[in-house]
Amino acid sequence: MECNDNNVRCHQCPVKDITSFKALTKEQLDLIADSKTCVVFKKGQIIMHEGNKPNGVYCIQKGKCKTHKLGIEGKEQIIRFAKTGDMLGYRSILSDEPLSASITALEDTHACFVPRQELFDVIDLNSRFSLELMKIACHELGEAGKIITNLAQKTVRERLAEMLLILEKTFGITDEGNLDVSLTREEIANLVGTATESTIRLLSEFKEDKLIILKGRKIKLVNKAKLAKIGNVYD
Amino acid sequence: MECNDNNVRCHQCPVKDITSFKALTKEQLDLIADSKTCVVFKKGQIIMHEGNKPNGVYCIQKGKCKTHKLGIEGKEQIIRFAKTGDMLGYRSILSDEPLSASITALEDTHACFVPRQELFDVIDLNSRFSLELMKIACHELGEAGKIITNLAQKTVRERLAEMLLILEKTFGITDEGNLDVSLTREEIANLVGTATESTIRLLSEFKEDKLIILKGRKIKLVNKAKLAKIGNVYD
DNA sequence: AAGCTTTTCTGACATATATCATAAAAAAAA
DNA sequence: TTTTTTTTATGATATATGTCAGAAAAGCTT
Repeated sequence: MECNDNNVRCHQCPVKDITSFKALTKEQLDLIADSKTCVVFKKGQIIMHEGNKPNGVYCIQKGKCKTHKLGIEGKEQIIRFAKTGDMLGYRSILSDEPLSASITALEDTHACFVPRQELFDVIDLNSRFSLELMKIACHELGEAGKIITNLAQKTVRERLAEMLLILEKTFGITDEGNLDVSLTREEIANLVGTATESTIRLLSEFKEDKLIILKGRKIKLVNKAKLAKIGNVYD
Repeated sequence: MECNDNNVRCHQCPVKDITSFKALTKEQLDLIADSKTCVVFKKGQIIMHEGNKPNGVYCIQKGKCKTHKLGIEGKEQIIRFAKTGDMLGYRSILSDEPLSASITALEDTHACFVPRQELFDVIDLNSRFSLELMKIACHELGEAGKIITNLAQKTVRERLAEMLLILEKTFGITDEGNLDVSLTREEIANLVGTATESTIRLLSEFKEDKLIILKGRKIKLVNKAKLAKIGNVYD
């Protein structure tokens, strides 16, 4: 799964500017560039495995991933998504803990592997880079608090409506106006925290009520105002 | 609410060694010591207010706090707790976002206020300190993932059983063997993500089944193995 | 101690959602 | 293509938990 992006130096990487690496100097970027390797993960491939200790992080060049945890009786819980410009595995590396969740490619994904040591080297050299990492972790922590509150207080119906809006915000839409991410009903259920059957039923309801258009796994949001109302979304 | 701990220098502070500040040199600690002010919050007092932008962090000298978010129709969701040695408000400061949650003292709480600027100054001076902060944020992020999975997949009964065990782990027990934290049934409900009445009923059930002993707000866990089994806790 | 407020408790009832079962459709593999 | 597997869909049913209402108890205040 090696890939030919390997000879692209980090300082000329188009993705760099939307990552924490933008805080690095040319010199520091070269440290990363010298140690990184670029890889491609096929759709469905597990990139990192819950419980393992990764020896570096991945920086996504292009692609979409899901971060998911094993729950009761092996049921998958999707915690968050990652896409172009996101870093994978940093939580585990920076907390020096095993991976708290697995990461799986939702589509073919190109990523650069940056070894642990070089990551710590640039943290040591550049406090602005450190701050960027903290910013990401702390932002995610705030997002997690929102998710916790929603799971604790909203109904499945509310959460599903909200999640559709979040998916559009996160991944955007295709030329045809569909959510630019392909998820099975089961994955949506594992994201919303409900049974697959409930997700199917509620999506059908939303379709009946003309809030969304369903074509297999393609979902188009046609009445976002109503979805926001159903989902108690104010922002 | 000023307090006379103000003349204690950080380098001789007994709490320092269990905080990120342990990574600082004597010189760097003096920067903090020169700018810090020590305050006391009475039980029930709001220390930080959701939506505000704090101009520094608090380091808890002694006390217990809850971090809570406003949810649907003003219902409180308790996200996590903080106790001696924990830092308050760092998430907001480091992500440069408004407070995603309020923080309220569960008992009289002594804390040192460290201004934003001096915090960033030592981050800039000491990468080990930065790493300690990242470690905390990333650890919390992992914990949040567990909570999300539990909320999404466990029943209220399971979550309550698990929460009792978590409370004992977090706060320890008093001389009489009770949980060393006093929470109303409503607060427990807002923590578990359920209705107050359900919490009351389930606690009574656990009492009937001789898993816990209840005396007002005093809770003693007497059959932790069974609680762990009910709560699907494996660790 | 008396009075007031908040919290805890209990019952009755409604319902959203999980679970189980089975069929149809779609996707993947051969 | 055909076959096999996976996913989607729908019905029937059970139940955990939310909601509403009112009483008892506990905690605070004066």
